[in-house]
Amino acid sequence: MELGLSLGDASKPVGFLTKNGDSEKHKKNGFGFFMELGLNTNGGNQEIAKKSHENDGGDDDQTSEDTRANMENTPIQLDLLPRSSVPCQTPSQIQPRPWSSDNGSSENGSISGNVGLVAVVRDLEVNRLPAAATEEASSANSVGSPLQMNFGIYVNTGNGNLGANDVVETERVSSRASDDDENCSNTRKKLRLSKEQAASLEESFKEHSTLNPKQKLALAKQLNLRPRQVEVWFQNRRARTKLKQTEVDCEYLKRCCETLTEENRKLHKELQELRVLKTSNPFYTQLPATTLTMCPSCERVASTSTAAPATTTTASIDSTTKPINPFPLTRPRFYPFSQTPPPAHQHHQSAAS
DNA sequence: TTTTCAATATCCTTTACTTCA
DNA sequence: CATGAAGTAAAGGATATTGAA
Repeated sequence: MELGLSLGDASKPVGFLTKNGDSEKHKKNGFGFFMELGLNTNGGNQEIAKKSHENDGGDDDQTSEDTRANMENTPIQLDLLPRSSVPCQTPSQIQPRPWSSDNGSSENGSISGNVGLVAVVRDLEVNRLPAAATEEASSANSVGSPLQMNFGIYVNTGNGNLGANDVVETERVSSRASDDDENCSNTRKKLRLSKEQAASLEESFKEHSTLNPKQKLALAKQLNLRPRQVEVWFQNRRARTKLKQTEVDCEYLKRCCETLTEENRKLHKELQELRVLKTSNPFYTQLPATTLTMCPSCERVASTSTAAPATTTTASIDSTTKPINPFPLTRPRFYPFSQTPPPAHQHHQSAAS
């Protein structure tokens, strides 16, 4: 049995539920919400289950997979009433829906009203039940009741068909939402990874900063995490590494700037002294000209006096000033794993020896 | 061979939660 | 105890890549 939900005018007929009727138009219009109910028979939407399994590694949400398993095609119209804005409701606080049984519990053949979803899609928000109620519903599905339910949001990807990508979107929404199963409706629960888990992830990150799907699955299984968690951890870890590198780069550029400023200051001072010298000493102009050359390899400046013997010395008008190259070829690198940096550039030292 | 498109992976930004000083 | 900062898990959108039609 398939249940369709129109997000538009509730007074309009649910003709889009028909297999080849307006439903296609709705799907072509962009996105929508569907809710499927099915009796626990052998029929069903195996394709969706299969796809979701492949997409998420298969370990994500057994309940959602179970509920997806069997569907029937008899349409039922449901009114989805807007939930109050109270962010967190306990099951007892949730008002029974018109279709719910009187005691709010699920019974064979009846539709439980305490089932909802929270998923924000664009500006659409539908309700989602706190964990207890969700578990109640899922347990009813898996144990006590043959009634199966499937929720999802389909997003048209533009080809006019509710294809595989749309199903993936559906799964993604439910997958991410499944993290909140143990929490109140609108708040996501943030789980702290244990030290062992973090250490294992760190170890793995040392070996490779990205994971292929196989590695992801293996690691998730080993650490008893969902593949998505492993994936997110690696994303955040890469971001942290990049941030560290940015900080190192920033610090390096800052030092370069300071060095250049200091060098500039010294040169200005030197120029002032030379000007004073020039005015006070007329023989100053007879000093030999000096050309500056730069070593292309290490980018150090060397001066060669045309009148002086053919010796190359490091550029310095003031002999006490050491040559400073604020931009060596190798910029500092953040080594996250205590790696030893490559040996420093030795061009000049080795050339001089 | 080129183009188009869907599927997938990764990156980036932001949010929300936790911990600690 | 309250509070702000720092760290980080997670959400969601943007973008890049890849393979098939």
